[in-house]
Amino acid sequence: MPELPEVETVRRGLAPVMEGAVFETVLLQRADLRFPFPPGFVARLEGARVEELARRGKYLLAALSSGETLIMHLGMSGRFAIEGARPGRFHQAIAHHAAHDHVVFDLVRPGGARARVTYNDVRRFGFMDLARTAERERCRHFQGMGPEPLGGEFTDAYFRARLKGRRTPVKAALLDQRVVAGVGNIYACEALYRAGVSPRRLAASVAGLRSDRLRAALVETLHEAIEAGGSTLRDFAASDGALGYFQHGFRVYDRAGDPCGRCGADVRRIAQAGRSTFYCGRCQR
DNA sequence: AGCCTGCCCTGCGAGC
DNA sequence: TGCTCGCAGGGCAGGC
Repeated sequence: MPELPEVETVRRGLAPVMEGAVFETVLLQRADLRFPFPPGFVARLEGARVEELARRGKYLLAALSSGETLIMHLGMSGRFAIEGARPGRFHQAIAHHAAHDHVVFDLVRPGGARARVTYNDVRRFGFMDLARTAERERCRHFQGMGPEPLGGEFTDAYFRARLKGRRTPVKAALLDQRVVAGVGNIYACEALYRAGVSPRRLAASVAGLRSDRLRAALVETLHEAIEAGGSTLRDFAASDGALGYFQHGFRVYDRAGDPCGRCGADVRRIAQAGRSTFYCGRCQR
């Protein structure tokens, strides 16, 4: 699931619990997720304090007092659950874990309150890594990664330049993390729909004002999704502390056969580069 | 270099 | 009811 808006929502949910807290105990239920945990993973975390919880693209970054950063990627099915954010809900003594709970962080908050953050990942496409904070932008995960779509570097001029000359469908360009960070299949579809641009159009032919329109549509789509995530977060935090999935009103994603909200034509599903694309063949040109 | 396919893993819903 | 098949929001290796 997690594209930029979902990862940002997870970050906002975890930050109040993790920032300022110290890793007291880290429990790994297995030696790897998608990749092996790095050498000494547990020892390098235990005793370190989380200075800041940030996000880059679809990655969560916990900057630690040790000078390292804990890098976390949720893959397709990764999620976090929080226990003990409020008094009286946390009982460390009983270590019963749900299926696919792979990592358990037991944290001590400033003032001594404890909290537990559990990482669950059914498909294990997620992973965790450690890098020196000073060099983390140059580590293998972020080498060559494009700008944040909601940051100042993602300008009309930049986007025009990156689409120029590309002989690939524009949807593939949106999914390419080197062009822009954090966009996945859902929001690529939604942004193209919002902009009225066909996903099948070659990136090179998305130029000038059409490129600007797509860039603006992408930014608006992501902003709206983050806002929707924020409201979902309040609901989740009020119930069981689970963070991760949320769905809100997609206009075309997973709506094949439904009428387009603008023109009434059927939303279509096609395959591009091995994954589903949803779009309106009448309004998107 | 750029682009495409296949693969990692488990669960679920559709169809028979 | 129970089986099989296809598909799932990500990223990477390996091929052309």
